[in-house]
Amino acid sequence: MPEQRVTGSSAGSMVEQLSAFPMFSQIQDPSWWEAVQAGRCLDIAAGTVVVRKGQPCLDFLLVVRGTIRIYETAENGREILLYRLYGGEICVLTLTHLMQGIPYTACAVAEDEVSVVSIPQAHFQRALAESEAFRTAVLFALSRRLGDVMQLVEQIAFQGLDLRLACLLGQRFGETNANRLKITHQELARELGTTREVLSRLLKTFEHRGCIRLFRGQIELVSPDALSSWMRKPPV
Amino acid sequence: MPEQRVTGSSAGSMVEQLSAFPMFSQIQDPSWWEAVQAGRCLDIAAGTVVVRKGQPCLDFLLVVRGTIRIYETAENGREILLYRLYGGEICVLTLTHLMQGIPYTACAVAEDEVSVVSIPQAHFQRALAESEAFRTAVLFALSRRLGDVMQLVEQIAFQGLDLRLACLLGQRFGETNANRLKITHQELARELGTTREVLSRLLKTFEHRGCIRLFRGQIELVSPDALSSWMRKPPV
DNA sequence: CGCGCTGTGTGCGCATTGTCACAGACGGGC
DNA sequence: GCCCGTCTGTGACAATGCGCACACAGCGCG
Repeated sequence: MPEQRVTGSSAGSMVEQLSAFPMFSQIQDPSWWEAVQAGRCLDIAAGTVVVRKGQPCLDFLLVVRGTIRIYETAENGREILLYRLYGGEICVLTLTHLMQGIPYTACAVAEDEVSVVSIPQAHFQRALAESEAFRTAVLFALSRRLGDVMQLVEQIAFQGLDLRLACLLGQRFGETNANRLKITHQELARELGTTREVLSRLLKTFEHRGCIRLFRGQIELVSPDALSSWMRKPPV
Repeated sequence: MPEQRVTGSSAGSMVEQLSAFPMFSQIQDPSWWEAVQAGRCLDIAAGTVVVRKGQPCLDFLLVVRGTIRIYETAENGREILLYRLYGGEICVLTLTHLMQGIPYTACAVAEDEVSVVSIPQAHFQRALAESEAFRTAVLFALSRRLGDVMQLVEQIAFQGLDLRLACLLGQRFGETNANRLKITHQELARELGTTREVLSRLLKTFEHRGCIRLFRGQIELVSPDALSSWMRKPPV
């Protein structure tokens, strides 16, 4: 794993940071916090590949800050986003590796400046055995991911790209709470598993319909209604 | 849940049957077997809908015998298989429901005559807390499913139907270890998330290439090599 | 045998998506 | 201002997959 470095911040301060997340603040059991203390804290630069296809990281990862994209890749360079990992979340991909022994073929890259805690397998196992709360958290995370990815299957299999794009835009605008979204067509294409050209065309039709306005590297929301009405009734 | 009935077989005999599966034979802890004993044994007729969209079953399900299809549905009636549940496996879909409280929108139907054990939530929780082996089994199952479904996403997103069909056929022929497969085009279509016509056409081209021979309700494997070579190099 | 049900084959039109090939257009640095 | 790399727009075309319509074939059954 290139470009990683052990951060100056101590494991102790990690405990504080983690306590801020609702998921972990529930966990009082000492074996869990010991596991965290035993973990290495890593700062990862934006764009760094955290997990590369077929080369699993053997430790249990925990995101403290920033977001990580988990995605699949095709030979021709196309990609599709599986899900995102936000601060305070657990890398269940690691789990899949740990459990099955099979290095599963997905990739993970840091989307921005990311801090993670890397917990050795032994400590993870112990925390899992001794902390009911941690166990619940892991099961929770895992089952949520499964639900996410199942939903993704449904969308890819049955919904047109236009619908999926409309939903994605709606979601993103909702998150940022702004009417300007700083993103390139290429990035959107990578997220939806398609190509830039196709996406540009779709966006253009959205613009013609008055849903959005396009700028270089940015998309402006003009009419949320027009966008969401697209989702109900794909126009001619 | 219609058409279910409590089977004549006692919970005691279930324990014996479950012990036959490697996954459960590992589990010695009493709380787990108590949970099983507390569960109801149900026999389910082939074709019965076990979990309907949006109507989650609240107990924890365990398949003893038979197979269950877990799939997504679209409005227009198309379906796509997410995965199958075989004897000795755990219904992680139930888990997703139990954990999130969200009734996740997937369906499950019995493919053949199926026996399940339905374990009340409380007993499940207790077994989870007290039995390390059971915990491991659950995590194992969950992470395996996640891997499966992720792989499915990749296939749907990036591979043509012909490839996916070829793989499916290869897999099925491998499983049954026979050169005759008793399945209709419609069923294959349901599995791959497409329509019968499209599938019939694809199968026909496979037949013309000498990979298979088609009969009413059956497919005969002619040349495994021709089929598998399709996967490497899709011909003109 | 004739009837009816289910499963198949197939022709055609159409919508969607992917691919290739460019031409500009914008913006940051110098 | 100019240059260059990135981002975007677009046209033409191929390939894939879908939907509809309908003919017909196999099979069980009375």
